Amino acid sequence: MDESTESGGHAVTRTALLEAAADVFADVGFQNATIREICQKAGANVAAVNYHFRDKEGLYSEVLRVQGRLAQSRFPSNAGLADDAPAEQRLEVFIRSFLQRVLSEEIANRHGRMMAREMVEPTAALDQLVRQIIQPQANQLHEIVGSLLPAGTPPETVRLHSLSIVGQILFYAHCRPVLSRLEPRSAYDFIELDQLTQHITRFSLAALRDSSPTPTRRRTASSSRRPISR
Amino acid sequence: MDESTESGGHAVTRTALLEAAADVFADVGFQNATIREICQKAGANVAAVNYHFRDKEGLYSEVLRVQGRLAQSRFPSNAGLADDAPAEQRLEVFIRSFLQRVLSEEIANRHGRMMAREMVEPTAALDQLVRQIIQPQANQLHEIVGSLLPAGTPPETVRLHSLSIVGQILFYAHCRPVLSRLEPRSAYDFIELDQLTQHITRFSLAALRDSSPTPTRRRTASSSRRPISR
Amino acid sequence: MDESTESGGHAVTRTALLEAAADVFADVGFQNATIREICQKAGANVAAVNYHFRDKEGLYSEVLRVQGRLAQSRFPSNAGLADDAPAEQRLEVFIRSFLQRVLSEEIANRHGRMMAREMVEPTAALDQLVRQIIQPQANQLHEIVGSLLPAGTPPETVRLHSLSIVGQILFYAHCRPVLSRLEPRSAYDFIELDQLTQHITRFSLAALRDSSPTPTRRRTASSSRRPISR
Amino acid sequence: MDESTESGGHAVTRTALLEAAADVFADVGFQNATIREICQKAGANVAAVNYHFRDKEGLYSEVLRVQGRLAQSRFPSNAGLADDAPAEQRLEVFIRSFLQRVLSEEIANRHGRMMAREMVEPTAALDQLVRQIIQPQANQLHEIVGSLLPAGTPPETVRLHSLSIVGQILFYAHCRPVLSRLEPRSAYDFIELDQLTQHITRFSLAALRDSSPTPTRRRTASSSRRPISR
DNA sequence: AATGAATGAGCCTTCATTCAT
DNA sequence: GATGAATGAAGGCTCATTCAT
Repeated sequence: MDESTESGGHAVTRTALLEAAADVFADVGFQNATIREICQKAGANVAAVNYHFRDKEGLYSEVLRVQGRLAQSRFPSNAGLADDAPAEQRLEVFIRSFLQRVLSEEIANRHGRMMAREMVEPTAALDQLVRQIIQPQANQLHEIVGSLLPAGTPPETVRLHSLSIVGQILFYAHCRPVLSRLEPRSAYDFIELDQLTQHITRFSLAALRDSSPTPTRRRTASSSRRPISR
Repeated sequence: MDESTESGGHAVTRTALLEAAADVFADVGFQNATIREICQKAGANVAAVNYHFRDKEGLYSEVLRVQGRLAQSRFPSNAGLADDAPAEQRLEVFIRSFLQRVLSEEIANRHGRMMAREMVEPTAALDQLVRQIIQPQANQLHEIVGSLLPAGTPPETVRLHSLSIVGQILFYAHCRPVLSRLEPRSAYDFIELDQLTQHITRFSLAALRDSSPTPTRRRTASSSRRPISR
Repeated sequence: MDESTESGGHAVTRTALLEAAADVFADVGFQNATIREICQKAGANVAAVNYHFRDKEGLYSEVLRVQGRLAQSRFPSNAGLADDAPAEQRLEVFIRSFLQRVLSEEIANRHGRMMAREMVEPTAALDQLVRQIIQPQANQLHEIVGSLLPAGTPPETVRLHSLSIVGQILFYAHCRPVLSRLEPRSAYDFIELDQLTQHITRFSLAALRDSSPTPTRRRTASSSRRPISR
Repeated sequence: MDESTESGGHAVTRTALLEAAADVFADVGFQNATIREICQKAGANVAAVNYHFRDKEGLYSEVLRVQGRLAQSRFPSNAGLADDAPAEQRLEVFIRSFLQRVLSEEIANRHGRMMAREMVEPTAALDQLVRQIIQPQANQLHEIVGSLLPAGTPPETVRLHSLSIVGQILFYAHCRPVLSRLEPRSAYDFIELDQLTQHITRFSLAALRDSSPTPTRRRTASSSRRPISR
């Protein structure tokens, strides 16, 4: 909260490290990134990371924090939206900004790429990330979905629907390597953000409209019960 | 006796290595896995991997192949289904078996975890994987979805719908670490396979029924065009 | 003396190993050769070398022995020469056959290449080699040179002259890599055996004719005394 | 202080590594040398080589460079020689200094032993070596020999004579192990530098004086044409 | 405040060899 | 008589980290 504000000491090296590290971490992930490459890109000494951030992990979590704030301010989930906008519209905006955060190849999107990795190969930083970034977004989506479902829909059903929406979006973030290999010359390669937003929004709205709540099955002996946690 | 397929010779070490490697690779991924740990778990010498599989990578790709066949034979995508079963039913069976392959915590599911990793951090093995495992399933789903959409629906639209379905499923495979951290005491932790199957099937069928094809938007200045490929 | 004569047992593997090993040792030397490559070339098992020859070194020394006999019978140092041929002619024949043994790229010359290596990087086999192959040739040359020098020339002088001749010859065996890099497009690349024989013979004969014996210097304080042995 | 040329920083480890490596490389060659032994002799960590020289090969090539300069400055090929000294004298000095570089058992002679190895089992460093060390000396010798032969002698003949001289010298560098095994108690073991210089000089001068150029033979069917290049 | 130098653990791989059959 | 399987030692290299300045 106070060391990222370039407090006055010429922490130019520190800033360069954060910048370079964001690039490298986003490109190859935490494990595959090497301190040497980061320092070289930052024009700093090998020992700089340990000096400024104590650890490779310390650097990583700081990068995540900084990039998180950056991304949030860049693709707000309710961009240009009146507070009383209809839920359908709020859903579309939510989906679009989510896709942007997740798909954008721009330099500013390193956060999206890092989060995708965190989800598959969590580090110690994931806890904090869930609390500060993911949870609020989940709540926001729950609220939207809840208001699109019939009043009285049980919260568990609201959640399932929300996850179905999120799943459609994150798919494009996580499975790019597969998509580019499936019929590589086809339309998969170039999908417009707008088209994708339209599709997922329509698909989801149609599903929500037609929703008869998935019954919470009474657990019977035959219905296998599966933990999702690790 | 089942997975030692072609060798015939009683290469007990070879089998033990495949078993141990499947565990380790599924747990920590290709990069983070060490040959030493695998060999130790298999009760074999470090050089055994080189002897039987030439390489760490050779071992990995063989594990992927074996586990792939295992998973496929264990949760076939058309289990107990008449050839002329209605598309709705075929979709449900597809979804359920996919979820099983992906979510099962049983010993047999190491394949699901390895594939999830491949999608995020591809190795050289992904190409083969796409060709042998993923492509056929994609075709199967396309066929089902195609027959649920109005005749004449453009293939690109069929694909988008298919991906929306796959996305919902894979979400639970890729994002478990996040799910277990979001309200860890809630229902997220334990979701029944049956309930999940029901939900995704209903959600998707509703969306498909109500489908008006997503228009391929004319590109305007404002509609940013984003490549999804790497 | 008895195991190399294919004694009757179908030691076909043994022979194949000797053949393959000769190739490999001549190409890359003892250290760089790997048992695996040799066995593969011979179509034999990895354990075959240890079984038949006890050791990598055992194989090597046997190869050297066999190839030695082969080379000797192929390029005899007194080919087609009357016993009473003049010394000049005997020298020319000696030089020519030596060059042949040493320079020939033919398959039969693996011995020459192996000996060149032995001289620079001796193994335990060198002792035997010196005794059986080199010493006799040295004696032969000494005899020739002795009869070309004035009677009464001290043996040490005879030896020095002999070594000067041998040095000229072996130079082309040991320094090929350098020669091919010095003006690689020049005449160095293709030197005829005949031309080389002529040159070295004439050069040496001229030197011998004009020989005033190198005086064995009385050792003074200033003349540094240098051991040549290792 | 002398060989740490360009760094300036007091890289004591770096120097120690170069020193130890020179010893080990000269003793056992590039392939057989182990980084571990070198580092142990230098009192350094295994990773030191990687840090200072990037590679085993990087270390080797640097050692070669440093030792080359050392040898050259220690035994210059024209020591105490007037520019207009007669060719005979220049030849003697050339031969003596060459022998010194090659035979000296002193600590400074590791270069000679390394070069002998390079010639037989070249590494990537040989190209550079030829360009920087060998080529200039070859030119120098050509010049001397050329002025000792009749005007108009074809360059190819000059080269052959030069090689005959070099061969006599290098023989003592390459074949020490053999020499020490041939009549080990005889004079071979201890040959004085002066005596050797005298012998080779006289031998060669006599040959040069009497030179009738080796005719470039017309190729006949019987004269086998052999490439010397690899 | 920052760095060049140095460290030690650990990685994958290769090799000659031996064992059980 | 011969082999496929397995071994253990060692090798080069990379990495995050620490030390002395």
